[in-house]
Amino acid sequence: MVAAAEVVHRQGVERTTIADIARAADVPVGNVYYYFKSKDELVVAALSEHTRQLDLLTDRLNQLADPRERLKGLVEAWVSQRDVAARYGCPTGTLAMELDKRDDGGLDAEAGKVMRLLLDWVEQQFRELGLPEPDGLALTLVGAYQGMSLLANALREPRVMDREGARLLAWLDSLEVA
Amino acid sequence: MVAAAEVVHRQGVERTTIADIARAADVPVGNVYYYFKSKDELVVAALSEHTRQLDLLTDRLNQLADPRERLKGLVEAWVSQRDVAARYGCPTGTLAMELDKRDDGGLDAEAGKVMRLLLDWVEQQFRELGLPEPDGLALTLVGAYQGMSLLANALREPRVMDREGARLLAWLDSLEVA
DNA sequence: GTCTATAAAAAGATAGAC
DNA sequence: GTCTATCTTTTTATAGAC
Repeated sequence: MVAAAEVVHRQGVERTTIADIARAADVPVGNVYYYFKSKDELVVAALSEHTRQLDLLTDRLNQLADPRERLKGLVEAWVSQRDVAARYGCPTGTLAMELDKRDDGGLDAEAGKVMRLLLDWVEQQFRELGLPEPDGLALTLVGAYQGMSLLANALREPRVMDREGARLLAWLDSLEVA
Repeated sequence: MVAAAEVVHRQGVERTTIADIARAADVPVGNVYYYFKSKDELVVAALSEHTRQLDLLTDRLNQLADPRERLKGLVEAWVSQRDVAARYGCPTGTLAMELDKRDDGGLDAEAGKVMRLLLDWVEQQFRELGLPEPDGLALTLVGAYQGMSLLANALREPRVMDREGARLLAWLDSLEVA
């Protein structure tokens, strides 16, 4: 399953065939359909895998006492993934974009939920810092991450992540608590 | 051709069949292959269409005397497209993401070039304003646009574009010239 | 140049042996 | 539960009449 999520991230949903998944998991094609009734079910599973990864990260960051340090830890986690982001984009962002193009019944909304999960966690940190409009700040921070990932990917330039990451860290430090 | 680019934007490259294009242009399928040797050629043409649209916009903005006003005009143009952005994402950004997933010979690099075109124009405006690190500022502005488009799309929430657009306008106003 | 019909390939899905 | 073989559908692409 972890392997499947990685292949989907690399190749995209539409270009990933069941045969690709089978090869990655080192099982025959027919076997895949024993675990997943359809390709759509497999995509849902890949999405769950991203949710799980996000939960692991936020659980780890929640150990930190200062909300500001949690947010800075988040940015550092993003930057540490600069090479994979430059090569394949943000996993959640690329998946959300692709699922949006599908006319299947509500699978696209599922991707939005993962993004919401991230936004909500970030908003909570800003709220704990006592800053005004924590939801707006969350949009700005997560939006900046999605944007820098896309640019790093389009330009094939991992350093975009370093540069924008440093700017975000400085920005977080500059915010005055109430 | 304009119709083709729109369909590709709405459905994505992979999910757009030649039949879809033919229907949009109101011609039979076989006809499409008279104008484009392959689907890849058609994608290249769609990309050129985006470049053309970008040229039209920057030409118009170049009429403005003040570089800062040009940049604000750019942001306003983005926000004015909020509904289409919330529904289908930024045309250039979504296309760049999708083409990146393909292993075709260098088609993905073409998408990067369109993004570069936009970044270069924005950087030039910051440069004319006499601001330090105009390339970094361009990354921040264009990245913010890509990010807000992706979030508006993932959340199906056009108001994200209004909110972040207003923030970007205020940011542009706040930058002190040398 | 335009259209219809059809070939060729790829991918999703299933049947059934083991 | 696992694997092979195969069916079905979809889509790209072409051949050839008009």
